[in-house]
Amino acid sequence: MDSKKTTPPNKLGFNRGSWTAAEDKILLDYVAAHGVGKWGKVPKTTGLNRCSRSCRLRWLNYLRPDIKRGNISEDEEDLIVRLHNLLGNRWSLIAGRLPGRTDNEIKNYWNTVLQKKVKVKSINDRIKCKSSTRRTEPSTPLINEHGSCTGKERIEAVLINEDEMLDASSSLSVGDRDVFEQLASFDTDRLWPRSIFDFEFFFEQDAGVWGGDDSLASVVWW
DNA sequence: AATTGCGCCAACCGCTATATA
DNA sequence: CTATATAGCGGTTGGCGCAAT
Repeated sequence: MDSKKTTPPNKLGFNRGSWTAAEDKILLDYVAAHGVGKWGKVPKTTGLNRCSRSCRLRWLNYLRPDIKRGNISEDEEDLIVRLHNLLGNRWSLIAGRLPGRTDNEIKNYWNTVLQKKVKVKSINDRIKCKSSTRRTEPSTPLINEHGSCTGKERIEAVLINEDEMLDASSSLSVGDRDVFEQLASFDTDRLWPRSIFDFEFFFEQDAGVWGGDDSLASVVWW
């Protein structure tokens, strides 16, 4: 049906991978004639070589007439963040509050865009919270919404604590992540007792080490 | 111009809950 | 009551397009 299809059929011989326009039309015609549901009957009655689950998903996430197309608005984004705070990864519940959006779309948007934004905001908030112990104020925000560092004092890594090290690295840009991985391989026990490993910044500046009055807030000049 | 790396997102998979025969 | 089918959910995968090298 489609020479470009690269995903092999499943165990039962049903097509997998992206849907073609012709397949969509068959499914739309089926729904127009028989209504939504009974997806298992689709291949038998239409000859469409797709399993029931694939048909259902295609309808719910793409062919449904009430699907909203286009970018997620700022209002929607704000709502997703607030609902996620409230509900966690309950994507279908969250999607239920956003008319025309699917759980899959919201899950994807969270995983690719919002998770990063929320993390960066959290890091910036925590940096701001500790900034009174700094000798000189950094350009702010230290990390922009893309996870890249801004201003003269480009952050090489932000280590919140032992457990969050990898998380912090995932919010940094690619180049930063390379540096982070080098930093992560350091023998941190020798550099700092773990108890003060709570809040270190690495800046692309003259080498040197400075610890603020608060022992939990050390700044390491790179 | 060709290759590589990466982000995005559609689709799949495993699992559970519910409905139906 | 049991077996099977269907629906629903959330985590994960993999193809595609594009930017960087």
